[in-house]
Amino acid sequence: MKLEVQIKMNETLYVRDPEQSELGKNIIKYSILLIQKKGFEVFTFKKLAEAIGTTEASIYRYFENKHKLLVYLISWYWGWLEFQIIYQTKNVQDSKAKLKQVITLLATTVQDDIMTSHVDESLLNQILISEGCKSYLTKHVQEDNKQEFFSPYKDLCKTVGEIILECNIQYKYPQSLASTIIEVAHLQNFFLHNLPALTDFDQTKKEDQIIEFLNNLVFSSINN
Amino acid sequence: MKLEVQIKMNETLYVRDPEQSELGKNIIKYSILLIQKKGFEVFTFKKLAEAIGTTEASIYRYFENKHKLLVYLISWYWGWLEFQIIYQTKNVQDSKAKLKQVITLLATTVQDDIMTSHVDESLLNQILISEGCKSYLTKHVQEDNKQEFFSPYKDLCKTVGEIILECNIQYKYPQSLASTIIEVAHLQNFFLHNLPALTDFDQTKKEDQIIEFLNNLVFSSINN
DNA sequence: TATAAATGATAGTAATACTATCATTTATTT
DNA sequence: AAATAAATGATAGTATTACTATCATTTATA
Repeated sequence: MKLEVQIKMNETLYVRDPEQSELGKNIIKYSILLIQKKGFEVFTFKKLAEAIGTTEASIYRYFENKHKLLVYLISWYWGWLEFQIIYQTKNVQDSKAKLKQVITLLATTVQDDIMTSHVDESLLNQILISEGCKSYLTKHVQEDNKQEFFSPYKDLCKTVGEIILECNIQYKYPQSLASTIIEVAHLQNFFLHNLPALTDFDQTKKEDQIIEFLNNLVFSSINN
Repeated sequence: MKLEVQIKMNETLYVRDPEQSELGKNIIKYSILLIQKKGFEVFTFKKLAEAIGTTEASIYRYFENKHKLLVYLISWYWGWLEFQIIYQTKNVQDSKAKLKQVITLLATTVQDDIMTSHVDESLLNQILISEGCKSYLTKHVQEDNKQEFFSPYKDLCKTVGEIILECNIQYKYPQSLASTIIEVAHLQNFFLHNLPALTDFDQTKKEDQIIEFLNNLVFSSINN
């Protein structure tokens, strides 16, 4: 039996649910490939249609515009990541070990998850690093927020924030620290690979150093 | 006598130096106004031309495209901010007091500096918060980096990194911590105003809480 | 006053971001 | 198995964006 994990998505993000058809799944699959390869600014529905072998009009039947498609992909990733975090820390009793595990999950280059055949999580992780913040850094964040576009992100931060509080119930900034860990994990990864002068890392050991840096940052401040 | 501060800019960022003419200064002034008001994605050279009362073609005589104009504005701000940091901390002897002062400068909503008549630093600061990372989150970062587009940012991080090392010469991640402070100051500010669930702050006390959060984060980790 | 440099006015092109229409294929219901 | 509905394909069209080019006019400098 073939198992498939499905992430429940906000219905206002799409016109037609892409999980329910072959074309829809191809839109997800090829948009991940194209956005990762060419960057979000250069990515267009026309290029996506050509890559899939369909027409622009057909893409518009699934997504209103490329921004909503980006938000969809990113939400999907946050949903998937929260599942990973809950699943991979459920037997960890020690709160600090749990938080350490979470930091590792947030900062590690992900492997493709075979449970989700049309989504390559490793590519999606790279999209998160380079394009993630573009999903909310717009003039229409607040309307998007009202439509719950960022719930998966907020839920994830809440989960991480709760684990932080488990470590130290006195800590004053669990939400800010949670969002900081997530964003800094991505930023330092981007800097490491593209603007290394902004970091203290060398290209060889890669993510391990980011994890060390984050552990140092997080555990010194919550133990303080 | 009227004093004017000039920030020396990378010449590859522009076609014609905007500081050298009235039209050029208007391009800077109105692009700051428009980008802040409408957001970078919606901003176009045509709209900018209309706002100034000139033509699209004339704008292109100063900047190749809107991305380079954005990088120009952001570089200008980093240059100006580094000047502020050096100027405002030059008499501070205690390293920790100096770093605290730097964090405050990085996280505070800036006042318009009358020394630079055509640049409203307060608006530019808001552009930095919402659009800053778009200057480097592109597929062409590395070429841009080779052309020294990000030198003012790197210089600022280096300056901040050196102050961090003054506090604790043993600290392993001065550059990463410097870039983290800068980016987190902006991110938490954006979240506070747009996605408050991602922070622990209330709208009333504003920036003070971000400064407290950053101080806690930074000083616990470098004292560790 | 002559000359060069900067700007304005206008036109044009290819690409982007859509919307609309109708024919055809594929799936579902009776 | 036929009838009906839903999804997709093919094609066309529009407004806007992101430019480039040309030539006339204004403004600055030699």
